[in-house]
Amino acid sequence: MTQEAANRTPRPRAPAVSRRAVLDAAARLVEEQGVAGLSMRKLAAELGVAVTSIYWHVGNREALLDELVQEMVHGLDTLPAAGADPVARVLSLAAGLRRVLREHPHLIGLVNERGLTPAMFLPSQRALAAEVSAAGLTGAQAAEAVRAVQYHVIGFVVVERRTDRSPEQRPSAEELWSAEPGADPALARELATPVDLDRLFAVSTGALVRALLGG
Amino acid sequence: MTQEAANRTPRPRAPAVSRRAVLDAAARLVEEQGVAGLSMRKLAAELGVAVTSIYWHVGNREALLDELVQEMVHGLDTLPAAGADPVARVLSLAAGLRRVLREHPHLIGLVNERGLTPAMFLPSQRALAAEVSAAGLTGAQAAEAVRAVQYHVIGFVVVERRTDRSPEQRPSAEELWSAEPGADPALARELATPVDLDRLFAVSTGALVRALLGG
DNA sequence: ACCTGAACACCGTTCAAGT
DNA sequence: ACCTGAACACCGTTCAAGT
Repeated sequence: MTQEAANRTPRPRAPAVSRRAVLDAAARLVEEQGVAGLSMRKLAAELGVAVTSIYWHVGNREALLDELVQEMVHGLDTLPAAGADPVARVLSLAAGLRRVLREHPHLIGLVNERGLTPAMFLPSQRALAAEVSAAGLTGAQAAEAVRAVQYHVIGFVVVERRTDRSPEQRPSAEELWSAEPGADPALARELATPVDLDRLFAVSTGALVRALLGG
Repeated sequence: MTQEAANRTPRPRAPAVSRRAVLDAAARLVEEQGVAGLSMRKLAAELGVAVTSIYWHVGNREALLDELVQEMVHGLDTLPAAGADPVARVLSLAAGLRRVLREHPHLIGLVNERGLTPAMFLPSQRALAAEVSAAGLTGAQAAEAVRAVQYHVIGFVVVERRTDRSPEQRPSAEELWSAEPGADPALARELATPVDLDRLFAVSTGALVRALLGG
């Protein structure tokens, strides 16, 4: 082919994608397939564009994930507290926090890895602080109560996320306990039963909050 | 080169590595660089062997990680409980559990992902069950107390693992709170201070256990 | 301003072939 | 029984070159 012929057939060029479009497509990929399912090449294919275009818009994969996480954190609204007394109101905050966390199963791990947990939970921390103050706690004791509730709720959700996702547990706690000699048989029977996570959350959080607030 | 010449220079062959050697090298790699740092090719290079030999010994990467996790779970000894009353003994169990978990920062996440948490914590669950029974709880209530303590401790460690690892938090809870108007200034000042994780663990676990066991 | 392909240095995995 | 290289289908990223 001569130089002129090459010049007359210009390289085909896809329409420009926006940074927004890249972020949205990436968010959808993560939602559907988890973080490991997000590859720059898949993303480019999805958008009908060369891989390298993605780099122009978002820098690189790490920066992309950073941005996704950042947006999720900003999207979290302050949770409303409901109930007559501080204990009830803190418990409703805790339940709301758990609900929100469960709605973003893939991103919460990322938030944690990126050290954005404090920013993510500032709104709920503020609300918790108000209730703890209303309950009469002050200073260091109040701060510990606020943090204790936060760590408890976040930790619970992270752990329960696995409990209900991994389909096949080998061996299950149930099997392990039914083969257990000695010990209180009634307790062993209970521990050989699948966990009721909603109930466990309510019981443990209730106990913790009442103890901390002296309800 | 003729056929005969090719036959006279045999392909060099590294001495056989054992499955054990593969597992040990893998464990060291994970320890040093985290799970993402474990690649089949690095592992082979480390052992002075072709990549494909690794596959003969351990199947594939997933199976390798499974095996590592399995071994760590089996390596966990039953924790000793110390203290005069059930509350003190449960708290010493909780502290021991936390200590062990912190010693295996890379593997604990894997254990969780693989749904091995129940197997991993059966020994501590047994010990907790004994103490909870000694405190006078039975049946469903006792089972809930056992599980509440376990979820609390595991969750706390998972969350704190990030808190102290991520070097640069942007923005930090401290910055966020010092820019906060209104609210109890003493409480705000406290929340603007870095967390004392040992103290927070002691306070929250203490409150939870006392509430559950009625100490 | 934004898209392009070529290229580099990585991956995990399978396979047929060696010894 | 166990090691080998070739090959495949993936990665993330950089670069110079287009329009």
